[in-house]
Amino acid sequence: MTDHAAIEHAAFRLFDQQGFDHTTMDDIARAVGVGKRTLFRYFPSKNDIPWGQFGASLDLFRKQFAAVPPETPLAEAVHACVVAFNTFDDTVVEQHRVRMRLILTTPTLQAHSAIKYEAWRRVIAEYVAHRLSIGADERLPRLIGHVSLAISVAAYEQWLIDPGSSLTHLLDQEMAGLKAYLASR
Amino acid sequence: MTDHAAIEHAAFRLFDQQGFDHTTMDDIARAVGVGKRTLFRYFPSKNDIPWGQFGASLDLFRKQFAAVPPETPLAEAVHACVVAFNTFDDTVVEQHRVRMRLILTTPTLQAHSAIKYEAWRRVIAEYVAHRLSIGADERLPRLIGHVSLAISVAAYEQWLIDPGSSLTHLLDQEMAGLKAYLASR
DNA sequence: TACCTTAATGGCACTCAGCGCCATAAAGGA
DNA sequence: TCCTTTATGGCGCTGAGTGCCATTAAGGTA
Repeated sequence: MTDHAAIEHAAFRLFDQQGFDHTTMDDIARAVGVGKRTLFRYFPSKNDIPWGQFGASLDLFRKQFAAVPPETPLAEAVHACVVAFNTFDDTVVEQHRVRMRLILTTPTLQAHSAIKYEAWRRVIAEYVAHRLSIGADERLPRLIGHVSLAISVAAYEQWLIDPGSSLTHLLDQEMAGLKAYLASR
Repeated sequence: MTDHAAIEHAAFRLFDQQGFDHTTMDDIARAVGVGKRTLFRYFPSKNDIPWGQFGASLDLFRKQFAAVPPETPLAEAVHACVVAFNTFDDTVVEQHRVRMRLILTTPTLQAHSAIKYEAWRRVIAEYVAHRLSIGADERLPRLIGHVSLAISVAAYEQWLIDPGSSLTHLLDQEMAGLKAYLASR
């Protein structure tokens, strides 16, 4: 009766109690009541556990883009989808904050994030490429993926600092801050 | 008579021959003619070997910023220093390309890059913070660090694709591409 | 009911990064 | 010559991650 949610739950409890680095896969396996070998069948690595079902949320991300009217200005479309991607129900927003705090404050996980971010950037690059009728490996699609990520991570960092802040509002603010910065003389 | 350069040289040869993941620290130690334990005294981890003396180059990066006239527009100053940081002599540019290709195409190293990038972003954040008379942990300094990194990585990716391209020219192009993207309606 | 197939499980042994500890050798200074 | 510092590297350990294989549960068929 093992499933991802049960593993995640037990793991997050241990990460909170002992810290990520001081929690072994054997610890988690024991807490879930399962063999270590089984854990590695549900999550390809220890670093993937905090990310939960990130791959599934990328599918939703793609659907957001698919639903954008084609006449929407490109930058506006991308920003709106990034905001939508980071919009969470009140019932899960605190759990999301715990998850992201763990990921963004644990060096091991910050490093692993690069792999996850790459897939996220790819979704954006593919949309931009589609809109411009070019390949997703072209210069501009990749650039927009990188810059959108930069804005998002900056917003997340601020979100973790200000407990009362709104993530979507912060995304707007970071975007506005970037525009002002580039326009400044 | 062991030094960083000798280790790097032997390691790069092996990485080229066998791939990064299939080269063990024991392999490198044997090639250098030194104990594995000694390798870990020169480089804190296997992942740090491809980065060479990155920390030292960050000191130069800081000096670039210190030499900028205070009346230079902020965005212009940052971009100029990023370009300067990525300006290499013709005699070392090909070695730099090998290094960056390894880092940017090996998943293990892409992940580790996050740690290195953080220190690089910090240099930018500190300069922006200084110019604005605020803290380096404030929103805008961190944002500019992230966005500058996004532009740089995008330029590097393109640089690896186009063998004849100029890295500094690509940095200008990515910056121009971003401005055009954000200004588009 | 007996039989067969398939998927999930988990134990075992192995590789490799990385660290703590300690012994040794070389170098340099008084 | 003695003492101290520094570089070295061996040894053994922890922990992530993998391949292999045996066991068990589940589901379908004759």
